[in-house]
Order: sequence, then C-alpha cells, then structure tokens
Amino acid sequence: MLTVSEENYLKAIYKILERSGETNASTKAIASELGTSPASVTDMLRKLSDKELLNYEKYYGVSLSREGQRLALELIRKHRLWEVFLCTQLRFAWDEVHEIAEQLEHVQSDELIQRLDEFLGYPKFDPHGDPIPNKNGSFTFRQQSVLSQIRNKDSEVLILGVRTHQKPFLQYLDTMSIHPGRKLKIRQYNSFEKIHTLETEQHEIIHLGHEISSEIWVRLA
Amino acid sequence: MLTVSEENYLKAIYKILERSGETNASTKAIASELGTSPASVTDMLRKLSDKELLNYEKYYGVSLSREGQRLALELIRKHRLWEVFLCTQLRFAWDEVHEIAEQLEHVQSDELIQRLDEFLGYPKFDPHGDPIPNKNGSFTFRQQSVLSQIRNKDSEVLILGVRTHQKPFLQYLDTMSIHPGRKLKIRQYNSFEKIHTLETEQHEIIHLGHEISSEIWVRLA
DNA sequence: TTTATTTTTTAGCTTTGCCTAAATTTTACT
DNA sequence: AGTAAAATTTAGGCAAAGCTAAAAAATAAA
Repeated sequence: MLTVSEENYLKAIYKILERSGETNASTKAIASELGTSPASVTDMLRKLSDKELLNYEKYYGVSLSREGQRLALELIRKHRLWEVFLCTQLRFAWDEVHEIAEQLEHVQSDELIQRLDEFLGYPKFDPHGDPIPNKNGSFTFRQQSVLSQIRNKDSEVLILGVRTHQKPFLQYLDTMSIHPGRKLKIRQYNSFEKIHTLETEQHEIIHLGHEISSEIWVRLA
Repeated sequence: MLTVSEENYLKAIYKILERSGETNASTKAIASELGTSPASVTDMLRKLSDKELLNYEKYYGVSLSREGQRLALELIRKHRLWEVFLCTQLRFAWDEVHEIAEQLEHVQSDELIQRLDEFLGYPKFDPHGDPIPNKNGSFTFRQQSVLSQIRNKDSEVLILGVRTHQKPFLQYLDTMSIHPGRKLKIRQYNSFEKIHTLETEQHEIIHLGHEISSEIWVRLA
C-alpha cells in the first residue's frame, strides 16, 4: 500500500516522461512538478527505488518500472473517472474538478473504481478530453490536431479537448462556451497576427490568438 | 485545515460522548475507539485543545468545544452522505460501505458535499438508518424502539436501522434480508429463550435471539 | 582542458503522529 | 484512612516527508 505522497511522485514522474518523451525524469523536473525541494525528491527516489517502483541511477534521473507504470496509470484512471463523475453527475464546471479529483484519486478501493466506471458508462475520455485508461491500463487513441494548425477556411472542427489545464485558461474558454463536444466553423485566419476567426453553432463570432488556439485539440468534423 | 488524524479524533470523541451520554470522554475510551495508545491520545488532546476544538483538563477527560462539535457533525454528515451514494448509486451492500466512506469523508470541499447532498435528494437517513445532519448540523429525530422490546403478538414493525455496524452482523442480517425499509410481523415471543418468531412480507419465518433483536431499530407500522 | 555553472546528493534538522516505559495522579478497596 | 489498582501523563524514541546548507558530480563554457 502506497502513501499519498508516494502516489503523487509516481504520477508526477509519469506526467514528466509522457510530456517530454524522454526516457528519464530529472530530480529537478520532479521537484518543480511537485513544488518540493530537489533534496526531498532524492530521498523519495531512493525509497521508491527500494520498492522497485522505479529505476534509479544516482545523478541520471529515473524511469518507472513496469509496476510503477501500472500504478501511475491506475491513479490517472481514478483521477479522470472522478472528474467525469463531478462534471456529469454533480454538474461541476470543468475548471472546478481538478483539485477535488486530486483528493478522490487517493481513496483506496478497487471495487469502488470498478463500480464508478460502470455507473458512468465506461467513459473513454474525461471532461478535458484526456483519455481514461481502462482497468488494464490501456486507453483509446484518437486522431487529433491543435486548432492553431487548421487554416482551411470554412472547414468545421469538433473540439476534443485541451492541452493546458490551468484554471484561468479553462475559465476563459468557458466564457466563450468552448469545451469538448462543441463545433466551430473556421471563418478566417490572419497570418500576420496569427488570429483565428471562428463561428459557433449559435452563430457567435470568436477571435482566438495563437497562444490560445494552439492549446485546443480538435478534429475535422 | 485539520489533518486526517485530527478529524478522526474529533469524530471518535463525538461518538463516545453520544453513546455514553456522559459529559467527558476519557483518554482510555478514545484510545480504544481509535486503536492507539493512551499516550498518543494525550499528545493529540493537548494539540486539539490548543486549537480550541475541545475542552481539556488534565486527568479528567475532554468534551468538544462548539467548533469541535460543528466539525465532528460535518464529518458525520460527509460519512453518511457518501454511504448513501455508495449504496443507492453504486449498488454496494450496506456492510461494504463503511471503510470506503471512512476515506471519502476526509475529502475537503464544501461545494462537493453540498452538491452530493443535492444529487442524492437530501436524504435524512443513511443505509444503516442513522440520521444525516443537514448543512447546519441539525438532524431529524424519529421515534424508534429496539425490536427486542416489542412483544405484542401480530403487530407489524417497520425496520428503521441498526445499532451495531459490524460487518459480520450486517452480513448476517442480509442473509435474512433484514434491512431498513422492510416490514416484519411478530408471530411469537418465547420469554424463556428470549427468541422472537417473525414473518417477513414474503411469508418467510425468522427466529431472532435477544442479542440480535436488541440491535435492530424499529417503529410500529 | 581547465574552469565555472548547474544539478544532484548528503548531512543534519523539523514536525506529525505514533510507540514503550516510567512517573504521576486518580479511583477503588479493605 | 491508607494502600492497591487503574488511568493518565511525561519522557524519550522512531519513521515519514519535508526543509536548508554544504559537498560532490555532471555539464557547459572559456
């Protein structure tokens, strides 16, 4: 049985490796991800290495062992299932669920997660469009592009998710009712200013700068 | 913000005071309730006393302060609402929910509990028949008697809840489909053996010894 | 290839929440 | 009342998980 802290380290390492694509996560990156000191990280790496949850060689960072990876994926599964529950059942907005799911994911009960998954209808994606691993740790892949790269005038795109999960960003999208499931029509692209002009299904016109539009996952509808 | 451990102490003290009816809870009783040593309890009592959550006088036990009582009731509210969720939504049996609710009750989010309460339809009682405090800490009182004291032949009783929450006891009741909401007709009472003979709505005959029947809350139907 | 910078580790300390053993206080009994 | 028993507190320690400061190793720069 792992402590909450140990679980958070595994998740942090998984995230760093996933987003960087590298084989090893550095002490510094882990410290920054968790908001702790590098010295604390070294301590924990030794501990998790002793438990054979990760492969650690002094001064050269860590990778997850098979079991470590399994546990990390299980945590991500739990986190995302709880997010679905909070949004679809308790009607939370997608920018409000992360902190709560962060706590709920540490509740220990396989049966609970199994039943929650069933209750929710075995969802494949969470409210931010991220895939939910199934109980074996495998998840659905889908073709997706970032909105900023689609410039075909008059083409329609379906919003699948977002790459950034920060509250202010999500709240901003919310004010324009941009969230997974929405359709947008591309009206214009200003290549000098890098601004998209889009139209919603309700015929509202939206202008999105490159900073924003490059954080939105879509597929051609 | 309290730690999980601090919260468990407040809850334990509340429970002891409630069931004993005394004004103060002893160090020994708290230790036994939480499965820790009396020395550990003394440490924590000083700490919670410093935070003004309880009134502590050395060697004479503790009582909860107004704020301590409020927090204890909030925890009981959270615990019982989660139990309702687990039973009614995720279809857990009533003997399986305690351990999970024990973890869920420590998730920190007022909004979450408010919405869960609403989602569940503001239930007044949990799956064991215990009252759920509302958000102000007040709960519904209802007239109830223990089954063992009702001997009027041919009278009907409605099961309201149980006084004991131990798993084996609940599982035993389950095998006879005795749980809140069920109606029973009293067929006979053997005053020598102290055994009730009862009939269910499905015309099954059940024999209950005094040990069991005195742990079941009912009201005349 | 030295030297400087960055990263990582080690050493030593703090807090939380628990423990055992010993000392103290209260309570119960004769 | 005086003593034995029970309950409580104090003292001293331990493991988890964090910290800072100093030492060591790896990387980058001159």
